[in-house]
Amino acid sequence: MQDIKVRLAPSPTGLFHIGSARTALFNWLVAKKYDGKFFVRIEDTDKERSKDEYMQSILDELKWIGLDHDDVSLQSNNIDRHRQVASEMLEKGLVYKCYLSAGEREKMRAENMKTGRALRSPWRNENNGLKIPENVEPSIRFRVHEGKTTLVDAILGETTIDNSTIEDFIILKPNGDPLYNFAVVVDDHDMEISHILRGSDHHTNSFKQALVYKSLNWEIPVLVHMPVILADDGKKMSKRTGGNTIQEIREMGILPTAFINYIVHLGWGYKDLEFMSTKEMIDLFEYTDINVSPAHWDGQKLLSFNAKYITQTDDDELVRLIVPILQDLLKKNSQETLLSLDDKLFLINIMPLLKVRAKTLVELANLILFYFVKGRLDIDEKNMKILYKSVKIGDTEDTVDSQFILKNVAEIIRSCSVLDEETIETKLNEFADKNGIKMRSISKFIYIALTFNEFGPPLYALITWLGKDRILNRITDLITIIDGK
RNA sequence: GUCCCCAUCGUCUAGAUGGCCUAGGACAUCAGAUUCUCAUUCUGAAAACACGGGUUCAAAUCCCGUUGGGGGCACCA
Repeated sequence: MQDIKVRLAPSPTGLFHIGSARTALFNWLVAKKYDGKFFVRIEDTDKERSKDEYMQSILDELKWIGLDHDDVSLQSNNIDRHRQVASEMLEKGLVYKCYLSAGEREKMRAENMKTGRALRSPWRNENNGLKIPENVEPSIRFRVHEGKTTLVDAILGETTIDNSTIEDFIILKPNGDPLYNFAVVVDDHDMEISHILRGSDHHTNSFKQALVYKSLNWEIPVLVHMPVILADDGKKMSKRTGGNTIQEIREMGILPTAFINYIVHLGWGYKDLEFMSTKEMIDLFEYTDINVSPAHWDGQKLLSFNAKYITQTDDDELVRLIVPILQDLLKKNSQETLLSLDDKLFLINIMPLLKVRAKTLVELANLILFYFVKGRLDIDEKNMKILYKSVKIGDTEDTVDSQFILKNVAEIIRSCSVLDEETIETKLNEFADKNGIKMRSISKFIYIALTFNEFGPPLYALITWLGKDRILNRITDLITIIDGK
């Protein structure tokens, strides 16, 4: 097989998003599988919309999802080369100078809409009888000839369109800046790109590009147009629709491995295999196996992948990942943000009890936030209501209230000489039996007192973590809150 | 509007050369079991070949049409 060279060619006009990430992944897989090269070429020729911060986002997020590349280049560095090729094309008559004004252009396009034919500038003919306007620089348009153009695509197969539907597209703006359909061809050719994997939203562009390749007698790389990813509303996911940047994915607390594993299945699958390592992906992936039809984004499934990956991640690694999140949460709650070495060791110890309960790293951090809080966290309305519901005693009509239970629990905790799980379990159950109250009726109040939520990590373990003083403080604190209402 | 593409459970998908498909897996949903809460885990249920014509002994798989969906149609990429 020839040398495999693939590239990701994002424009730095927005934060790196899901669609680009999958394109990057599929390109990367091809490069790795065939021991080829994976290039990143930032398509920054649109100076108006390109921003450095977006370029940084592309590079940062690629790193975060673990896709290493061989080289990064800026398309704007090749502008001289683009102009040179353009002038050669001008000499050969492949392109022409067009002085069409914006108004004239729009008018023509409106008419073309009706006939279904694409724009042909009057300036394409030498003897047009038109007078070159003064002080106006021309744009350079590609001369599309009559006929049909056929594209061979690894996924879409052979497609043909009539050239009358391809307009005489501009390759160079009046200021000399190259435009996408031209620059991309020159750069891909110069970089000896062997395979172009990109979203099928580029499919019709490929016809224009094919014309450029042919006019220059250049070889067209293998085209691989993968299906677009559709959002919940069934429309294409794009930078414009929002809510789908990798930054957001990362900030949600999604693991990059889980993310990659999820998106590899957007348009591709291997038998019944759901979870696979990147090594397996590289082995099993074939770009010819990519599906034709578009895939819908399913955030729920991403979450389930993430939950699975969290349970499989080492405890110390998870602690490393949630510490910054935890510090952030503490800061938001006006708490001290410093976590000691002991705190971290403690987290590693209890992580097995925590990680099965979280779908994201943020959820994971929130699960243990109560432990690091000095005073207390806000108790939401739903949980406040629980505190005011009386509890039935056995089969009788008699009831007790939350204060009664909390006061007794406090007494029990105080009376324990040692706080170990067994003692707590025995004593709490004794109390429950004696009063004819279900254990759950007791535990929900303890949870609210200690974790500020109606549920949490296993109760008896939880009590041993917090220790006598903090438990008693939190219970008495909660009782005052109840009394105060 | 026009050009191009597509069509398997709600969603992601498996389904080479038509027979092994009374269509498999996963997420979500529902029910049950396990469990000190919440989870996890386990078991089970419901859930799809868009429709209509062909071709064939045989079609989810091939052909045509209809309908539906998506993408493109820039001095953006």
